[in-house]
Amino acid sequence: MTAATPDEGVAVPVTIRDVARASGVHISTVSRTFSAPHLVNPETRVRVLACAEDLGYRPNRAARALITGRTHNIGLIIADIANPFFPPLIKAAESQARHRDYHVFVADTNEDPTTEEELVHALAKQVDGVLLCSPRMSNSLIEQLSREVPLVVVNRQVTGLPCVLMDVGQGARAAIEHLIGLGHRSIALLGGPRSSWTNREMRRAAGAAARSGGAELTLLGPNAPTETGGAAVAEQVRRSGVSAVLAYNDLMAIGLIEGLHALGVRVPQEVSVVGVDDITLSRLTRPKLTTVATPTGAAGRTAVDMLLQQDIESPRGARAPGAGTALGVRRTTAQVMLQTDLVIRDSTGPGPHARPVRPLAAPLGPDPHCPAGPGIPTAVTGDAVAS
Amino acid sequence: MTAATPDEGVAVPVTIRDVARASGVHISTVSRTFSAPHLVNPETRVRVLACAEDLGYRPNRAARALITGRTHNIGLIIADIANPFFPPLIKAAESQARHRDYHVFVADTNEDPTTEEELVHALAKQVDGVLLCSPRMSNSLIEQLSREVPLVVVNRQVTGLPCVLMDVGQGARAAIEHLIGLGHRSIALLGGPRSSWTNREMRRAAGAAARSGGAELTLLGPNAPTETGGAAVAEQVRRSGVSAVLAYNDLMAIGLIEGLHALGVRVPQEVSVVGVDDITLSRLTRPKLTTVATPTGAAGRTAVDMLLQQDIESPRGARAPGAGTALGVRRTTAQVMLQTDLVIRDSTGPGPHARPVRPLAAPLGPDPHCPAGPGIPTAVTGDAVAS
DNA sequence: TACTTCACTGCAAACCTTTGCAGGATCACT
DNA sequence: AGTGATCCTGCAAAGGTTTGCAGTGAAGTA
Repeated sequence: MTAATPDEGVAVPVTIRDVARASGVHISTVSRTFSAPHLVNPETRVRVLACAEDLGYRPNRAARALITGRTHNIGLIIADIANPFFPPLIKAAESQARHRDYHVFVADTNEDPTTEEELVHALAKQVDGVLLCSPRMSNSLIEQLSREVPLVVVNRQVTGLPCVLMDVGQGARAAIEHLIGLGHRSIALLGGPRSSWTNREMRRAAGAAARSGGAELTLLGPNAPTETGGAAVAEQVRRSGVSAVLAYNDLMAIGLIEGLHALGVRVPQEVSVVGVDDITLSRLTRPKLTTVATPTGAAGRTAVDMLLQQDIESPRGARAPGAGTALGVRRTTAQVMLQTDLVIRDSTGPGPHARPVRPLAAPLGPDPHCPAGPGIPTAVTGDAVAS
Repeated sequence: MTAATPDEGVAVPVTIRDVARASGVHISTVSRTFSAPHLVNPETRVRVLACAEDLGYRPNRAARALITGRTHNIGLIIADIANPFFPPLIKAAESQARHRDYHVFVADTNEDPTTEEELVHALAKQVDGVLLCSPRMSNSLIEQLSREVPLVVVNRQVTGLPCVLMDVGQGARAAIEHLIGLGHRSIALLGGPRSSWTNREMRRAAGAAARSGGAELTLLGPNAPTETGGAAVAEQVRRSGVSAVLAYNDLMAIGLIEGLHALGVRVPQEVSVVGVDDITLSRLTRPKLTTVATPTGAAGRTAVDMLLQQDIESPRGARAPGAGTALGVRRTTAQVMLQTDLVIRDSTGPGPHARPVRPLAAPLGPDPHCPAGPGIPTAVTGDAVAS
């Protein structure tokens, strides 16, 4: 049946030519059967498809890429795969890409801008585009690289480039308002990496929300966006005398809670803590973490879509016969902002200025494991909102 | 300097021909400069390299793949990227591959055997080999697929195929012995997916260890290898009356602890829990999890090495002019077993039969957050031990 | 019938690189 | 000077596919 001798270790490569021979047509007809089915007679088509199936033919993507200029691969550059924020994004992007018949190269930069740049270069020629997730490079470098290969940037705003953003500003505002509503007036913001767009955005929004709510916001940072980074500032948080903290991300928040716990500071009784990301972990720690849920899966899907859409417009390299440049709209520079949602769990509680409106607020016994917090988890929506 | 007009959005593809023209040599010389530098005059070489650098030339891997038959890509098929067990493996594999000038396609199967098979098929022609991590397919299917594309299997034993295994048997034994040493005589084993090699291996080793230690082992399962799966059996665990549990993995262990906590059962005072994997998370929960550390990073690296080594032997498809089959040793079928280590943290404590040798064992106050457990984390070794 | 249209298929060039072979130059040695 | 070896380079075929163009036959129109 197949061309391979049954017990041979290595499969014999079956090409378009074998299929053509088997089905008695020219190779170009076979080619069209796959890449332009409407151009071939239905009868012929089924015959060719049958032969192809029979022989186990699969188009050689390298050969196809060579002539079409499209590899059907996309690159996904991630700051740190081990950071639980990213796997859902990777998973969603991979799945979305696969449905569009694309494959995803995943590469990890270890949070290093230089590695990041090298990776884009290395990937440039063998992918149709690259997704840059939480890049640490400078804006100008990103722009420069975007001339080498189509880019979509996630978690960062680069003018002139398609970006997928999560509205952490809104999330930070909601978090601060939530804390103020609980009676906190002195709040700290644990900053993340300096070069992070998210970081700036949070600072801006949290600052505004605090001002308009009559609370004081203390900035602590920058810090490493990890559990260790969070634990390291616990002492500083205690000294600062704040009653609530908004952390750059969940890992830091969890680290901070650990650190505070080691110092004998109870969460949320003495200090409330809010994280960002809603990683799986945040549901598993004790107390369960109040956090700003970011739609990472939606971000991955959206980014893939934007990349592919942009690719479709410029079918090949610059080999248009006429003026190479005048191809009309070359890049869609749309920026998509995804909604975030505050998920209230157990790491936030009443602050010093809480109005004892209702006599509820059970004084929270010595066991912090079963706090009677409000705990109304808002649904996480990941709908894209084009801006 | 470069051939691209500066403000053009799309980079002009610069080929080997451009470099040849610029440096005044034939394209074959340029080719050799990159793929066989020792065959070209040093002077010529530097000139060519300079021109290439100048023009920003990068070899077209599709064209190269077309003629050499090697794509310099490898596929990495993962049961569930979101499972924190995998990211360190992915990270290590990607890094190792990159150092060998390979790129890694990552694909997620959602624990579905059918998707798994499809992915291998889809990847077969565009990679030089595939890493199968914790596959859920049948052995026979895996063997069959291995005829289509070189395979390395991780976390599973398939005769005739190169495998990277982690010695969970030894880990399970150590865990059971640890528990018996603490005075537990009635222990439950929370099983994972039925088709999992790890699962069978653990059952075998744990059973043997329990027998020889005079303890009774209750099997509970199979269960989903997730936090939810663990939480779901909490009630069952309580009813079974065991004083200690060894879970299939950390996620299940953590879920179980949560579930027990919800039932008012304290860990480790009433029930000790041991996990497997030592995911980052296990250090962050309270109580911190005692677990069998598996060298996932080493597994990723080793798997890549084994795949590449195997690839090197059979340089192309079966197109040797003579007898296609008699190519000598075709596949190395080495199986590598990596060591595991028991990391003792806070989720295990004295059992009903504990000998109060020393009066230590501080009666563990109402606050389970600061248990004075033994907590001597063994170093995680990831040395490969060929079998 | 003659002509046009249409649907389908074949032909051959092109994509970019690698590589076996052969030619040319240089050099050492006899 | 002749011989052979060595080193470097050029030539050209090959790899699997796509695609513009041309050709075929049949159907439709005048």
